[in-house]
Amino acid sequence: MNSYTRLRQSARELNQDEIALIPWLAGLSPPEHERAIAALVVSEVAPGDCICRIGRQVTYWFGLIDGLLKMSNDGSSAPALTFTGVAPGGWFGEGTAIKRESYRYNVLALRKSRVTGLPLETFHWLLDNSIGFNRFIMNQLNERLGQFIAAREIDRISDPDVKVARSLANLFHPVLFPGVGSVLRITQQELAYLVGLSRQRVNEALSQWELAGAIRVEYGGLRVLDLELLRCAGQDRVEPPRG
DNA sequence: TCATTAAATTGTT
DNA sequence: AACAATTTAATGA
Repeated sequence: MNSYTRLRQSARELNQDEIALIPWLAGLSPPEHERAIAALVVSEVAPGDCICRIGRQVTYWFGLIDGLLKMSNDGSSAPALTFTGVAPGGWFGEGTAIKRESYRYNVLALRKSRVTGLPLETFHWLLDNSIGFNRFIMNQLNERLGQFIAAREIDRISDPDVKVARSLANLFHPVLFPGVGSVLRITQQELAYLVGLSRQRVNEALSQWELAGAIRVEYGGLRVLDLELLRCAGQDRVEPPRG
């Protein structure tokens, strides 16, 4: 069928809007830019699909174009622990890619997503040749360190309202996930999977934060009105709306 | 373009 | 976990 062919082609190519969403391209020289674009591959993944599995050898540095992913440990031995979500515009696996190791975590799709990958060979070529690229990676590693520390703290939080708020703040991280504007397309079910709470509890938490003026709940997603309120939730002065 | 129907998502118990 | 209410997406005239 030619509709199948069209679908395949559109799935394999990036349009201009999507290319503009790749944050590290901006710091590249024209020849570097050209080489990077030529090397990028795109694929569609279905909900539940694994982008990378623990122990698998790394072949690409991955970026999320559209959709929603989550990074977690293996649920087989220990209880499943979600590290963090990956929102559009986010790139991950650079640490593993640099060391040419195998993955220490799973990344799977929470819904139908478009993922793009930079082959390891090109990744290392850019590391060896592009100062702009190195600058981006360095910043990325630094930001991610902060994010993982935050994730650790979130795990210890007992108050579900606060937990939801902090997880949301992480997803709206402007440096790690530049593709997320003021609206994040995420269903309450997906958010529940991400933070490890029931959907109805997440629903209640979202209602509370809407009441507090931090977010606006919309169908199939939500809009952030006050990111600082979410980020500082549970800290000294700022009380969750519940009290 | 509009009306109808199915599917997805939400709000509640 | 189950239910009804609401919103979106799909379909066909």
